[in-house]
Amino acid sequence: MGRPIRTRRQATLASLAAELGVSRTTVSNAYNRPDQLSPELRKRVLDTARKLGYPGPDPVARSLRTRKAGAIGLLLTENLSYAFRDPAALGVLEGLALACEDAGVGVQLVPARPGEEDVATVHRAGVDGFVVYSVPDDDPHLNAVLQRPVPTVIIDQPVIPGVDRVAPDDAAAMTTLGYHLIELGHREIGVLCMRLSRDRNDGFAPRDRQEKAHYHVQRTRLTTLAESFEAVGVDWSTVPVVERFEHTLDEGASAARQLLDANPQVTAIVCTSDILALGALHEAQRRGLRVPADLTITGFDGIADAERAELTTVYQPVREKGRSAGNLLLDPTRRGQGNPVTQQVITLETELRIGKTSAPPRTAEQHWFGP
Amino acid sequence: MGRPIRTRRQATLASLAAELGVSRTTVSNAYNRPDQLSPELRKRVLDTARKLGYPGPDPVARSLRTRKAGAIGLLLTENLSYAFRDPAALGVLEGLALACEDAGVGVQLVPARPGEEDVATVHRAGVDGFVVYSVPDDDPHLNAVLQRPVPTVIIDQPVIPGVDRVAPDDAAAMTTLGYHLIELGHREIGVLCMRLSRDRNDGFAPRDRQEKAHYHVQRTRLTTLAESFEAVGVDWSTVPVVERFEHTLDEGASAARQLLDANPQVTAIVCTSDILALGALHEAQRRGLRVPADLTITGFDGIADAERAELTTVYQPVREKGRSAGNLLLDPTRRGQGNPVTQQVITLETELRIGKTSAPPRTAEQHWFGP
DNA sequence: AACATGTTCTGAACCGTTACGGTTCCTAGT
DNA sequence: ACTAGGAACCGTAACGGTTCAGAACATGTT
Repeated sequence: MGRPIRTRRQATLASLAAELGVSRTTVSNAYNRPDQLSPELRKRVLDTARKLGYPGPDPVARSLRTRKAGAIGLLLTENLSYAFRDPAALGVLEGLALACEDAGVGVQLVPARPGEEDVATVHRAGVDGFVVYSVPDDDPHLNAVLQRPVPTVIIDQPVIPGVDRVAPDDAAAMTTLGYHLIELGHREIGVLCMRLSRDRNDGFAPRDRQEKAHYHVQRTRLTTLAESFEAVGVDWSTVPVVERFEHTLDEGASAARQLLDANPQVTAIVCTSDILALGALHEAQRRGLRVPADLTITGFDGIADAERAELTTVYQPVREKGRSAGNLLLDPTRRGQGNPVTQQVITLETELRIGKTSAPPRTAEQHWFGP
Repeated sequence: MGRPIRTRRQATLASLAAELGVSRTTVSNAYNRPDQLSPELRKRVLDTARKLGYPGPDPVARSLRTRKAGAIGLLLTENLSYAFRDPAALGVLEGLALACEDAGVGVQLVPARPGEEDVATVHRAGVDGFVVYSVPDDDPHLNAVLQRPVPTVIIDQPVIPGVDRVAPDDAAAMTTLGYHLIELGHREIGVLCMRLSRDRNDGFAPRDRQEKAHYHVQRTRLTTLAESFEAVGVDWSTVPVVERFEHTLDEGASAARQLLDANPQVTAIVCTSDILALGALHEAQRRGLRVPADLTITGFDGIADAERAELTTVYQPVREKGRSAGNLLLDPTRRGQGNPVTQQVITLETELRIGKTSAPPRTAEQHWFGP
């Protein structure tokens, strides 16, 4: 059948109305409120529209008038290749997409390169709200979003007054994990973490760098872990923390290698993500270390592969993060003109999942806390 | 610092101009063409804007005027949970997102539920073009997209006259794979495939169903494989084809079980995706079958996990599919007002990757074609 | 002094639609 | 015959910008 030839730019609602000898309102109603006009006229309108090649009301013009874009923007200042490969990030995206799909609203990936200072793309995005995920605390794009007069939800970011937020209690989760290791008897630990800042640093991260990390999640996990171990007398300055810019299995393995080469005494490697932990697992295997007999390895996130590997890790409901954020943004009962818009802060539950990669250190006696 | 209080709806470009005592043009220029006004005035405009809480030109109004939405729509009529879990689909999404990011253009996931007949979401999406991927041939959403007066690129869909298309040569690839098996000597094969239609059918798919499949890719792979084997005298009606609606490892395993339970004589299982093949691999292992000694298993797509498993499969450049589609859509040299818009059909190269899951059948003699 | 050139700013048209508040007309009730 | 009431349709005013062709004025050239 083939589509009608694309005559150059014509056929608007107005021209269609003129052709039909009816008002623009009527044509508009034919599309948007069928009950407002007789079925015969409606049919005539639609038929003529087809004849003239009128594709129906222009979405942008409609959005301008109705003040609804029908989409929300997702800002993640990351290399997309990262976002699309990290199962945790994907979970968030999936959850968000599902929530939006339920509401018939689109999700727009707003282009925002990590290094890019130009925030025009944020200003140009025709969306009814934003979800911000996984951006450094000081990212200019985030500021640009907050400038926009639309609702915003941040995920896994530090609290911003007046801005809705969804996040698990990373601190509590990491504390629980830390005490799990402490109870097992580990005192000589090492840490693998993801990038702490926009500047690349593949190697050991001194304490100063840990505390000044621009990535809130990483910072929280590290400092909380530090507190737990300092509480039992470990001097955190002596704990090796290896950072990796890229977040892949291979980098996890190489980080573990770097850590173990320099610190063969460690009995446990705490990783701030499952990916890194799985990489570390490979490296342990390569070295002929038995896990958990010779070395304990823990992850964070609770991705599917971790479960398969029976990794000791902290599970967090990534899909729920995305979904909650979407629901928060789209909830029509909020932001009704009357009610005062109150900030919502949703904290999601996490769960320590003890797998088969954590056990007491080989040489250490158990440190019991109970009777 | 906290954001300025959101006074209810005010501060437009016009009101700002009035406040300043300049024309709207000047304010517009302050944002879009700094060279068109003196630096002092520009600063005054921007300062006043900040003071008044004017967030800058409204994106939708701008889009209406400039006729550029700054985003392209992605239509994939699938459960999003599927799209976000299938590495092949993700690759396409990633490639598309990268191409768009390069151009500073957003990617909007257009909500389109599989069963949903309401195509309003397609009509309401404010986008400059569409990419359509992985939808059944007769999907109403696809028609709605074609109705829209914007450029469209389809990926892995049957050719539509006048519509740009990106796809690998599935037929050629499957033929190559088929002959690989034929040369190895396999004559008793079984097949695992993904959903063939919107109606769920977890089980054997008769030939009729294969040929009438609404999913072009699956249909092509099956019918091409059939042709290859018929060419060497195999009666395709006797070849068991097991279909699965969901596309997971577990379903792959269960499909393999169903296939082998009913047809223990098969020496090779051809799967139309790597995921299914990896699932089948698990099932083979569970049964104590050695692969490839006892059973040959092949996949399709060439995802990372397949490579890790050294699966014999057909590699296709999924990222390139997305990227090409994006570039096609965004290429400014095309669609210049003068030049005639010619249909582009891009065919991507595939590559048979022979891994360690294919070998001659145990009992059969080799069927050599060469000397 | 006349003229060309450039900078800075403006007026008016236009983008395509929907919201709002009518008006007109027909029918049924009294 | 008169009117209330609903169905069907319409006119006008936004919605918030961008753009183009100049106007106004200052500066340099001959």
